[in-house]
Amino acid sequence: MHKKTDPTIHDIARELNISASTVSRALQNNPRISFKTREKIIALANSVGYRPNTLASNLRNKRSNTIGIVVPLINRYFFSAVISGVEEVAFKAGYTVVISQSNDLANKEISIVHSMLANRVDGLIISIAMQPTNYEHLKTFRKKNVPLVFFDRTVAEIDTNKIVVDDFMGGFRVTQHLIDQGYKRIGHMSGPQNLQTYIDRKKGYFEALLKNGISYDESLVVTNSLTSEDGKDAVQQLMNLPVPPDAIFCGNDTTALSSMIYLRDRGIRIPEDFGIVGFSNEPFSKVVSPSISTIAQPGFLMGQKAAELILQQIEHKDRSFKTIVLPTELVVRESSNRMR
Amino acid sequence: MHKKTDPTIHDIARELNISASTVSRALQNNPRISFKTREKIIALANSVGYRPNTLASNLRNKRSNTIGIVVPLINRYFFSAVISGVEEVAFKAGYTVVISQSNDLANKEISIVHSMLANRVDGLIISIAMQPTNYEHLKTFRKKNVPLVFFDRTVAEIDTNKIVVDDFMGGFRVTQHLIDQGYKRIGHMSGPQNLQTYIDRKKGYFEALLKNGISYDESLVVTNSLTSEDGKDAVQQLMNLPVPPDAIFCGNDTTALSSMIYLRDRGIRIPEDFGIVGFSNEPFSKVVSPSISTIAQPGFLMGQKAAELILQQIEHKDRSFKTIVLPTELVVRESSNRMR
DNA sequence: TCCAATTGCGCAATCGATTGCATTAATATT
DNA sequence: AATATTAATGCAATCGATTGCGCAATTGGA
Repeated sequence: MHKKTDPTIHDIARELNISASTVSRALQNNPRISFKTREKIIALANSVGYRPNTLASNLRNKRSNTIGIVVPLINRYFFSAVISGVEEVAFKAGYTVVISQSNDLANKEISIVHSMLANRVDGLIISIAMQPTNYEHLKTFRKKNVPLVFFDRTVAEIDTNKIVVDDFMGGFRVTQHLIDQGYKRIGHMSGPQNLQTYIDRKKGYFEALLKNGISYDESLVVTNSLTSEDGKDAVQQLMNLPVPPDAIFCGNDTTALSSMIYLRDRGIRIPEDFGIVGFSNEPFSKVVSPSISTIAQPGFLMGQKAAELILQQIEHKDRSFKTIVLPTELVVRESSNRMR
Repeated sequence: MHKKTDPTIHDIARELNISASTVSRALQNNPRISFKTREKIIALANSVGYRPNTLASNLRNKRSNTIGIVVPLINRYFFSAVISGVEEVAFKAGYTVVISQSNDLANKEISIVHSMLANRVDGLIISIAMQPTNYEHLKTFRKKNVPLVFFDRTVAEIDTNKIVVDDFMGGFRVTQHLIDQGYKRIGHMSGPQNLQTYIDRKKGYFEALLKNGISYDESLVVTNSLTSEDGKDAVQQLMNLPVPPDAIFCGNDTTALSSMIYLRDRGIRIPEDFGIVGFSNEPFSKVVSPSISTIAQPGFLMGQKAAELILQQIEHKDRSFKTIVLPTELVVRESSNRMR
């Protein structure tokens, strides 16, 4: 009942009374093998259902034809869009994609990265976990000269290819937009400050205030982990200020939504009394009511670019590292649009 | 500048003047190696940063410690939840997960499955593409005796482990609920009829009508691909009937939403004039307004179960195939709730 | 016709880890 | 002290595909 083991090139060689080398070369269309022999070999290979053992091949060739990707959470629109993009490009180039999620836990990330290393991935694409760490595991990657690409959440102290969105301009545009809509006291909810993305969004916020001659009020800026709960708590805190804000730029759409619900439940009209803008353009931001203005990040494109970069590094051993900054786009929806 | 190659057990052996076999055994905590030798070996391994080459190990052991998962689209809440579940269980068991998406294209699915086979995955977890095919590629998997688990979208003619949600009861509950809410003419929008899930949901719909003595009206049932566009078109068609429906059970949340928007734009009040229920409990269904009633499918749990099943098959070579049916839950929200 | 060039293919080592069996060293038994 | 056990380690083959080098056969040229 139990199937015999898969046929190998040796089985084919024996059957045809030739050597395994010849079979191997024939299957690779090596011109050193005559047309006749090659045809015979291919015919037999097909008829016995031969499938090359990539494990053996990869061992010999010292490569796995695999690229690893690590994200904080697979089950998040932006990240799964990136994965989709990576997967598309990699698949077309004949690579397999191994995916893992860190759950934003440093320890799991370390464990995953080591496992990928042991599996000899040809390259790694990663967006680091929120939980801070010393990044030794990623430095190991660089030391071993295994191609490494950061996307979205990067590590400044590691020199390699990086792809980010223009968080600074994103933050700037959001803030300028709120100012243009006539909001006077604009607050900001930022995320963990060990992540450059959140720092840059905040910088953009400050820059816009500065450009418009608006003085900076420390009490209007809060920092948390940007969960739904955090959003509610933060906006509650802000509204209890002696002079509360009349608009807020939230670090992501999740907090924008929870803030909006909190305010609406207290009879505050959006966008008439209060403006809200999120970040990331999660699918729900478009369909909630009022719909949420936000910054669109090109996740799928980012994945494609990341895959292209890593393939270049793998195949041409490109030694020059660049940082690609993808443009962000302000999507104005109802939650901040009171001027029309 | 270029780093020398990774250290192997042979390098360690040479350094300590012992054989590679001893090193290998020591690193596996084989009791045949003395405590002293083992300590020495482990110490050196750590200091030179030794990482076993899983490719070599897997080749020798004829297994890859990898399980493959194929979904129609990574970037879809339900599927990414399943992946998340699989990943969690697999990771804990020391397995790596390789993910690929078919984009609902039969050809891509075939190509992926062959690639997984060539990569010698220890098992495959798959939800098949919408586009119909003959499933030869999956039969090959069975023939080679490689563990295979279907989830959500299964293939009836292939005998193996399967995990599905109780689509029939889901469809039944939705319909009964609409009846209980006093809706009189309930339509149904179904998906591709080569997928059992959609057939079962429809069966549940019929059963509920039957149980309540409501006669079956063929014109109230439409079939399409359940895209957003399809939803709009279908509901438009239904509303043009001589006697239009006053409620609809949509095959997924996407069409429920697009239907809702279409109707709302025409001044039809939901749920007062018209009831809508979707399927899958996509995140947006909870936050849109009115929020959409739907059927919750336990995606994460399904992934965990799938991983457990495949691990059992891989490790215990379990020969008995079962079909696990996970319960569905009706989530009543605003779009169908006019009775309270 | 004879030597050179070209073509077609095989030998054997290699990638790195694993493991059955053999061998040596250490300890126990009488 | 001599033999029997037991413990600790080494040898060499193996997993399946790849490839540098060499050899034989065929073809070409003078």
